[in-house]
Amino acid sequence: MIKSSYVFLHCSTRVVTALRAFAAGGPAAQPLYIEVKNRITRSLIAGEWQPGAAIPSESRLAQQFKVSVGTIRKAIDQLVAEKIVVRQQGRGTFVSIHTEDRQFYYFFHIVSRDGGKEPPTHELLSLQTVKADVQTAAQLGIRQGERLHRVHNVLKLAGNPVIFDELRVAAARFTDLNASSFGARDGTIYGLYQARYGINVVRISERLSAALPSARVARVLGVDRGTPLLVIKRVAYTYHDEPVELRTSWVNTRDHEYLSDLWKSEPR
Amino acid sequence: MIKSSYVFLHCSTRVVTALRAFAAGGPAAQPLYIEVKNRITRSLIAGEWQPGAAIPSESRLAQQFKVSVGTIRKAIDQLVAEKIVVRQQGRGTFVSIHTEDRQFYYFFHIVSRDGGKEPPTHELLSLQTVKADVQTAAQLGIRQGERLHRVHNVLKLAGNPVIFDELRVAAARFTDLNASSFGARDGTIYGLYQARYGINVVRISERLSAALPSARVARVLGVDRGTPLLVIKRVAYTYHDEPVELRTSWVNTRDHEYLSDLWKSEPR
DNA sequence: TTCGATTTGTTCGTATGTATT
DNA sequence: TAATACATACGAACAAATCGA
Repeated sequence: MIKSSYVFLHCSTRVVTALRAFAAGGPAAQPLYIEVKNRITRSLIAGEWQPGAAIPSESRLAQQFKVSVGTIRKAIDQLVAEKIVVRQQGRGTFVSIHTEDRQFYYFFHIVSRDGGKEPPTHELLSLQTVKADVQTAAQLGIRQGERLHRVHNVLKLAGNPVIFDELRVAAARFTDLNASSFGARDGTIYGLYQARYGINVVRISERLSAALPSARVARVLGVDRGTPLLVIKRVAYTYHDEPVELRTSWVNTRDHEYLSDLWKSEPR
Repeated sequence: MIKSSYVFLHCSTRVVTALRAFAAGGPAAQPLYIEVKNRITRSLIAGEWQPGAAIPSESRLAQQFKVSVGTIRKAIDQLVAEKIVVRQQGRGTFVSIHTEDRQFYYFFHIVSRDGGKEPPTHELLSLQTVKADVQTAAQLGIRQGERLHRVHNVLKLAGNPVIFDELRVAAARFTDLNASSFGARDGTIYGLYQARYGINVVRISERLSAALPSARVARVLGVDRGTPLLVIKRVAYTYHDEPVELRTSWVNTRDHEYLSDLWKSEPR
């Protein structure tokens, strides 16, 4: 049996809330750990820590921000829950990257009807630069008439074309996007955004419906025009809910389905 | 400026892990707060605290389980994340109920194309008792040939039929399920399960595809048989991932879409 | 309306366990 | 082995919301 005794002299000098409100000079009145979370997020946006790299340790951040480790912990807890960073015991806390399987499948929901998830292969069909119409501009938070890159893409599973994709991104954000950079990428498209343009997709919102294919989509997917397809309209967001990509996917659901698993706080 | 001084005599006698492993008499070796979470979940399953009722306060649970409040807090944090309970500052912690809007829309993903969520109205079409085929039995965790209730239902939004539903549940679990109890319910179907059968649906998994309607579905939804529909196959689970209901929905996506918002840890 | 008791929310700090390097 | 980093657990104090006397 191990026993130990300590004597503390604890001088509590806490007028924290008042001090914080004063320091902020504003009516903020939000919890300290939220402010800490926002400051960390701002550093992430500024590119202070690159994807895959470790952010400073909890104790170091506690010193920098002059708060307790517990408060840092609670701030990072939220970033972990939003999958913006990942923790590894004994190693550190790392900015999420899109090259890892888990991260990838978090954004890819098409699975084989018999359960298995297969690695897809991509094929670029076309890459154009067009002007944004009013609706697209509104969704991307840009002005009508600004330039867009529009990419058409086909995605094959087990060798067969299953998904026809149309991506639209603001050309201003993705300056030198071209067919070769697109084709030469190692991993996922979001991995490319992250590695080449410093844009981290951290959340997506999707709207699904059923529709018949256009002639082109039918041809690419090898189905006739009476075959019902699953249509997925996706908006991808970076930090602070800023939209960065619009994507419409047409999916042949003969052998595949869209999996929406709501939801499991993955147990350890 | 407020100042205060304290003197602690801290006698640390912690061989906690060893003690716990010994007390449990097993190879558990899992964190204390996970054990606490499981004990609370077991009480929930046992119906010890009814939906809508408060569970004991954190300090009381800490006394009962002989752990610190912080450990209770961490256990309840997880139950909150899984939406099994909800916390209210100054009031207590309550078992989730399915009559509340937020809880409802957590399981209902059909929205109008122009954004708004409308309250749906239900209409019961039929309620039969049939024998489970091998696949249905496997999915529900029962034996082939056991009795099922099969319910057909139409769901209207803004007065128009939009969704055709087929539900299947084990008759053994839902003994006296009949048309009148089904029609007389106040709120949602899961609210009925909860109030009348003590079964809490806490998670669902859905697989989506596109298909053409059968003659019956087309007739009920008022579309022709060439109209592509969104097909949703859902499994609803109660505590510990036990499946309790299978549901297939056929959705007319002319004016509505399926919203998959992945995902936002709702800010406060 | 005020006050006090109760309950969750936030913040601090310490000690120790466990994984990584 | 030692240092570092996250994980778990404990405990305390105060803030904020709620509710009944």
